[in-house]
Amino acid sequence: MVLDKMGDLRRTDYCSELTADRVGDEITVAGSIAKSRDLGGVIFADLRDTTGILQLAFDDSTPKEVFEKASLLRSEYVVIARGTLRRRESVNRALPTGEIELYVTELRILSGAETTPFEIRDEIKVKDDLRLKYRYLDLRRESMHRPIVMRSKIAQLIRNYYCDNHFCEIETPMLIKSTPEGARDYLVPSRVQPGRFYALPQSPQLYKQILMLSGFDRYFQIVRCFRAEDLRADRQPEFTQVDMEMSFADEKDIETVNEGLIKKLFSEILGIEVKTPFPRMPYAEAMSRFGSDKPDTRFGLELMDVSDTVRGCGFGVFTGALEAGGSVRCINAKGLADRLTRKEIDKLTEVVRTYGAKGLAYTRCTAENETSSFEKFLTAEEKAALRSAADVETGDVLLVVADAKNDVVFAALGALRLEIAKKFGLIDPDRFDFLWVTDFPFFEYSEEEGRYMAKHHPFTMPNEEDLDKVETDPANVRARAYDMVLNGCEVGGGSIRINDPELQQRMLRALGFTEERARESFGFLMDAYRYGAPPHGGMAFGFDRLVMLMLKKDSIRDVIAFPKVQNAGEPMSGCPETVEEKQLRELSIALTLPAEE
RNA sequence: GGCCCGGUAGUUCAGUUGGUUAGAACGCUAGCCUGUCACGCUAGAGGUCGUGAGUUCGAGCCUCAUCCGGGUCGCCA
Repeated sequence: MVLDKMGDLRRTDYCSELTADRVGDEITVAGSIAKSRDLGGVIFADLRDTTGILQLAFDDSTPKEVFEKASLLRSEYVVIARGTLRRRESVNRALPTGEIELYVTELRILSGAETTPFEIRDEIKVKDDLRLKYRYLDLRRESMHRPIVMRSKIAQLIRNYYCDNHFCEIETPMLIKSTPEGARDYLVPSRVQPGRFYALPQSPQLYKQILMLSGFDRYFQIVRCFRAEDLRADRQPEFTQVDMEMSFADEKDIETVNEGLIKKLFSEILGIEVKTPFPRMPYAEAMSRFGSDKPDTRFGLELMDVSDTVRGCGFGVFTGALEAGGSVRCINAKGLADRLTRKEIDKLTEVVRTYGAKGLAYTRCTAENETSSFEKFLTAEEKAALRSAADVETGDVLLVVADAKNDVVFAALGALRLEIAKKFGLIDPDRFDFLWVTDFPFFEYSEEEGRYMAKHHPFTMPNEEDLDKVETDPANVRARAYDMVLNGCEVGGGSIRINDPELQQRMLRALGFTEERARESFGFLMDAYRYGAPPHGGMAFGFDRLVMLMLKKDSIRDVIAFPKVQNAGEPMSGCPETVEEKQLRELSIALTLPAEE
């Protein structure tokens, strides 16, 4: 097939932007053939561009050479076509441009196309690995294409919003110093300084604080960040943050600015009016009511602490957990007894086991009978007390987890709550529930490290009222940190930063940093704070996650043009890949791989 | 690092207790067809059953290993 050149033809309009009031106009469109239908004497072809679809029409009054060319059209051929916009003889209600079509007088085939490995249609199911290998084809599909376009619109609104509010967009380095705390770093070897490494940023944290010390006052950046950890449906090794920081601000100021951003995004993108200010909930309350520091508040099934009710009862699992310093907590699945069968309960038991719970105790009260895995160990009074405490009535299922570790109880019941809500459709998919989770613990004990570590990061301002506990009772020191939670997902988080070098040193000491190690890691930051530091704080949004939630996608991959897969590779290009010996030598790197068989 | 799920025409799937020539739909190719839009009709091509080893007279099916993909726990200051 001989291909045409564009010649003097240039696009005048995008497909989906054309409407019936343009009928009669001379129009030129360009794109790919989504589908052609050759009926013999008349040919239709759906032309797809980045905005959508417009039907091209050819019939017996079409110039002969144009009609013949139209009969050659196959899926994914790239064309440019000029013609007259006209009304269709029969309307397609399913298509935004279903009332109109382009009656083509000039057609140029700019590229042919081999048969694609899968059809470029939304309805078709294709395995993920194939879609990812041919990502460029997958991205042609409307349902994959649109989120990427929307992502761009959202990014633009974010920039406008912050700029309108005196924020300055500043780029921070991608090649930075590796920091000891936190996630694993992606390392980049230096050629010029053999044996030394840069890290890719997990976030611009230190730089944005320094920018406050540089007098920029309000900073933001839409920035790529990297964490060399395992992937999840909502976690990629490289991801995008909306990062912001502001001076002369406390929690309220930062929350207000960012609530305003969310309000604007939801209004302009989704036409949804979000109520502000968002509710605030202390961490301790989120854990005790929802078993999670990012509670989904769109449904009930809240946790209840029945430790005191069952203390000293006849069931060893409960008393054992309590004696070991743990707790006994439960969820009452109200009215679900008929649907939550014994078999379903067994499945839920598997769910709580993955979070470390030993088992799931239950009492199921249907109208016909009552079954329980543990009530036989209780006296009549104990049983009555528990049922009363948990408000158990006919039709309910009481699910109880007991463990020596409160974290396990919370994690298990928090997950159980979500599982039940999903399984029984208790979540309204049209709701967007925002809240701030506040008063996080400053310290978190790491079993692995055998010491306390910063739950947020070491530069977070501790709560003033808790300062006297820093050395004596670190577990109860709260941080001036806050997370923005949407529908059970952490979409952003931040904190007020320490701007007093003495307090900073004290916190680093409490975190187990020696003077030397603190200096080595953060010396430049601590120095910077000695020359006058305004009070400041900020936060960062997970941009991919926010876009995913706004567009109701299940995976972060659906809003990233070229995502990584579970092994952190990228199937289309095939990275990561081995490199030549020469490259390694230049970097003074010797590999110590396990010998191959 | 652990656990769970999946891999059969180009695609999505079916494939009986292990048994003759591995099927269907869509897509593709060719022909016909003047208003389709999941166009229609007719015909045709298309398979190392992810890969390797094993058990067996015989493996798409059983066993082991391995690769690829998905979910998840750990991990993610």
